[in-house]
Amino acid sequence: MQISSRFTIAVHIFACIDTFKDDFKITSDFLASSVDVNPVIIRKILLQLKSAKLVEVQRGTGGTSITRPLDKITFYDIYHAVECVENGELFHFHEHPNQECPVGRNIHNVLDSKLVQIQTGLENELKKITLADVIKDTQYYIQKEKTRY
Amino acid sequence: MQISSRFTIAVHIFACIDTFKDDFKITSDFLASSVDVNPVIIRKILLQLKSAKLVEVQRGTGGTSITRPLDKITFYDIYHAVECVENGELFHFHEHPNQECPVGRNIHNVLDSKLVQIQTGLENELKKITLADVIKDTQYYIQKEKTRY
DNA sequence: AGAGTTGTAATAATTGACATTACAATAAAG
DNA sequence: CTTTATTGTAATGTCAATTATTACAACTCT
Repeated sequence: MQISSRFTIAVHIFACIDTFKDDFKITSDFLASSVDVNPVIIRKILLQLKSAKLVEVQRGTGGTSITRPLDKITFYDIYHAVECVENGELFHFHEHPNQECPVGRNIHNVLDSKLVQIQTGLENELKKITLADVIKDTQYYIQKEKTRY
Repeated sequence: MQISSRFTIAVHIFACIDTFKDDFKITSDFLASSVDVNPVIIRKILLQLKSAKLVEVQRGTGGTSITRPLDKITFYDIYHAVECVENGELFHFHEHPNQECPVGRNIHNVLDSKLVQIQTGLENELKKITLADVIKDTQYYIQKEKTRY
């Protein structure tokens, strides 16, 4: 099972907000057009990002802005905000290993810490990347398009 | 979205095979009882592990064995064998970012390498853990139960 | 030949993802 | 204060993946 596209959509949203903040009002329709999903999907993701205090959304009048400096928002913050995994657990453990079996009743003892270790490996990488990295690269690629002659 | 329980089930299967190989014939029914899932689920996972040449399964007569030394089978081998993610890609990318939008047409340029870096973080942790670690701990916990007095 | 087991297909229930329509609540602007 | 644009949210639908389950042909040993 893959991690929900909510994550890449959320990063895309941040890239749009920062790139277009001076030229357009950032509405859910505007974002939906760039990402190419339904505006309601965008609004739900924005609600999650708002709950995590990563963005502010103006009700009624519309408009979205980022609440923190870009280098203070990591991929982990976003990943966490859009709830890509249940209960924060990356791995789905089979529910009822047989307690009558020596292996079945100890499999959690054996595996749990190892699964945490693996999940931490993922999360550490997520923490290394910030929106500042995303915006820097976005601007680079947009600039590169303009200098094509 | 969580990683399918096929992964933890597969590890559980290996722990059972090694623990009970001298005392029982390892059939899909035997494994299904310890894991507490349907025997057909076990057989499908065994087929995937067989395709990856991690186990051998005796048709007709029944019985399953591990093909390699335990320290030569990593969690990554198992994870890969049971196809926990589509096309080997951990992240589901939104399908059609708008090519008319400067951000939309560059979001892949910006994100792809970062997503690979994160996925590699996960896979590196998976590669660090082997079945030898699992069996060592399993035997420790089973032994610990016996010495309770 | 009989018994036990695997490989495999078919079917179903459940869940999450994402799409879509609709509309009340909100806030600015005329 | 009404109009207008937009957000928040509910309701509904479609699709795909997971897991369960039944059934049975193919296989291998006794």
